Amino acid sequence: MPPRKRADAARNEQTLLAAAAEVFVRSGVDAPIREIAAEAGVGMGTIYRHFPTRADLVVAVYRHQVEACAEAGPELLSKEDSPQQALRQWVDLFVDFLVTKHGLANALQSDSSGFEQLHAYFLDRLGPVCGELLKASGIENIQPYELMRGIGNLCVGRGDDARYDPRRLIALLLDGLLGA
Amino acid sequence: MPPRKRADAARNEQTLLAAAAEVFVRSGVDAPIREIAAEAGVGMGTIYRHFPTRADLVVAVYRHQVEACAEAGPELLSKEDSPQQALRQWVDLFVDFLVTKHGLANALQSDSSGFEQLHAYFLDRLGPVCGELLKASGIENIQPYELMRGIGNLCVGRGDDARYDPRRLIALLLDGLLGA
DNA sequence: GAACGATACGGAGCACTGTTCCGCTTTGTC
DNA sequence: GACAAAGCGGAACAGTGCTCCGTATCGTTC
Repeated sequence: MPPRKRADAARNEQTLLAAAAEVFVRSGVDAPIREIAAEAGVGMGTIYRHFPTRADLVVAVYRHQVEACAEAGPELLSKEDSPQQALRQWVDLFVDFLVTKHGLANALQSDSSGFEQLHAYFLDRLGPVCGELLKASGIENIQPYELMRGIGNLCVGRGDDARYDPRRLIALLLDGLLGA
Repeated sequence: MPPRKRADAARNEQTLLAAAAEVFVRSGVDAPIREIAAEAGVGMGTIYRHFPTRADLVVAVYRHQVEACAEAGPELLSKEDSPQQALRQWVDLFVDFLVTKHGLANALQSDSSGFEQLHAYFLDRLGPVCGELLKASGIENIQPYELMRGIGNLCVGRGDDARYDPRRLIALLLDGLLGA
């Protein structure tokens, strides 16, 4: 059995997941390792010890994000002023997360079965959460899967095109759904 | 109108297209520019003058390959001992070509309309050629499009997996078609 | 709380790649 | 043959992935 992790190692792992997620959103999943290391305030060696390949890191961030996104749903519902506002904020998190998700396909070119497994996990975990937010917001004319997939599709393509801002379109979609 | 090209420039362009095609098959479309330059026996500057971006080069090779593949059909039919042998050799060329084709999608991320245009050209040009080879080989239970697409699908995914050899499967497919 | 492996960290250093730039060579023309 | 224009080659620079090992920190034992 593996020996227990040292406290600083465990801490760094969490720091790295958060930093990598942030950098992925800002610079894409192909961001230089150096940038992630700098964001996390650690050396490059530390990243390579925790995540030997880029795919390892992307997968770990992916799982971490799915989990965070899932937990954020109920939390936002209880914290925000209205369910509608909670939904909007949740969708914003979800879009951040999609950056990682899309990068995953490239990072995992050699192992597509692993990708499908993660994708199934993603749907199982987030579908119900999204469903709760929709129900609380009084939206009944769309299924969670359809909304998530629609948002996902709006986000495909390169992010460096100033003429196309997925978030703007998604906001409009929500306006439509919420009858704003 | 543009002035006529110098003879050496025109020669180099052809040399580069052939060299790049070869290197793409051997090392993938992400092969270092240096490797292509070495294969062609020219300097790197020459490549950049002819093809400012990697996408330019890949597109040019693509068109060149489609043309070569199309011309090879009738030629193989008249040269090889049997139509069946011509078909097998043609399919082999076709598979080489698919490496470039798959790389194209990545190289052209920003310009998907250009991709579809090229794809249409590809189908128009090669479909009939493939049809001729099939007819000459006495195969009537499959359409050119279906065969080409099947071969294409067998080739998706990274080439660096020793456990999966598309050419082996394609050979088996042809065995089945030809009743060997 | 001191001492001491074991564990983890940081970042310099190396290898490799894309891209530019400019002195030199080849070509076409007169 | 002479001369400009066009083209060529590859050194040089900048950015990146990845390794390696001296140093720092942690957890344990007394």
